[in-house]
Amino acid sequence: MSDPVWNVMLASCPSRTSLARVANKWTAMIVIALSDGPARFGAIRDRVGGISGKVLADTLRDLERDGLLTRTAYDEMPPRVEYELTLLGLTLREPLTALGRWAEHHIEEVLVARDAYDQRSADPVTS
Amino acid sequence: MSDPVWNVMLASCPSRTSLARVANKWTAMIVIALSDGPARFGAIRDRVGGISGKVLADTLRDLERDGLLTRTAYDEMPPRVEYELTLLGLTLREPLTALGRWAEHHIEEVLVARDAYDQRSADPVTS
DNA sequence: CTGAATCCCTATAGATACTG
DNA sequence: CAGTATCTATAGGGATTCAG
Repeated sequence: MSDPVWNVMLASCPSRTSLARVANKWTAMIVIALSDGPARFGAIRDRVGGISGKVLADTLRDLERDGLLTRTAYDEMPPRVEYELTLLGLTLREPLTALGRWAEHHIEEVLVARDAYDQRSADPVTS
Repeated sequence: MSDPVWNVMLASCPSRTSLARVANKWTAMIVIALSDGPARFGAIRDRVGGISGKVLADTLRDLERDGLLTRTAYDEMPPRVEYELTLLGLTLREPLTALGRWAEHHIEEVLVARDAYDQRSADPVTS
């Protein structure tokens, strides 16, 4: 049966859980934003850009829960909280930055294809 | 300025669009499911598993729109529709299967971390 | 019988505004 | 500054319907 990719990759239900965690827009951006080392809440928000405080807080908590990063709160004033990738989280750097590079390199092709598709759909003559 | 990863990766807004398309649970699973070659609607649904017909149809249309796959409807009875990755879609295979492999290999660690976290949160004594 | 569009409904992502 | 409360929009699921 030649052991097709999708069979070993998609069949086992438990691994779907972690794929869902990892194949996620914000997860990818946050891991990339932490690739250079620990950063605090506000810095991550600035680097990622366009993410709301709630969504960032929620996502960081989930990532901490799944052991991808650690949260360290310093008892200072003003408060300071630092997030850092764990060893497990570091293993995600490569695949996710690869995905990020793909997005950079192919964004143009995607947009061209999208325009062409929308053109076709809008134009009633060219069926 | 040492050109940190997150700066070139996250700053440019347009590439965020394509990252969002690609860093997505269903996109990843569908691309993986099509990695071995073209497949029809029902086959994809079976391989992916746990996806509703509506969501699969919606996602396939979006992926076609963005030039990642082609849709070919054969005028037969019963109807047959085949989906196949484009050249652009094929370039996604490597990064996404890499992510899939990550999910397989590290699912255990994720689940252990998650259990430990939930234990801590549930237990009122161990603060 | 297959592919998929449509309606309806719930769950959750996400934005805005506020608090310690 | 970091995080929560509250509200809204959208993604996603299920059943039904329809066309080829």
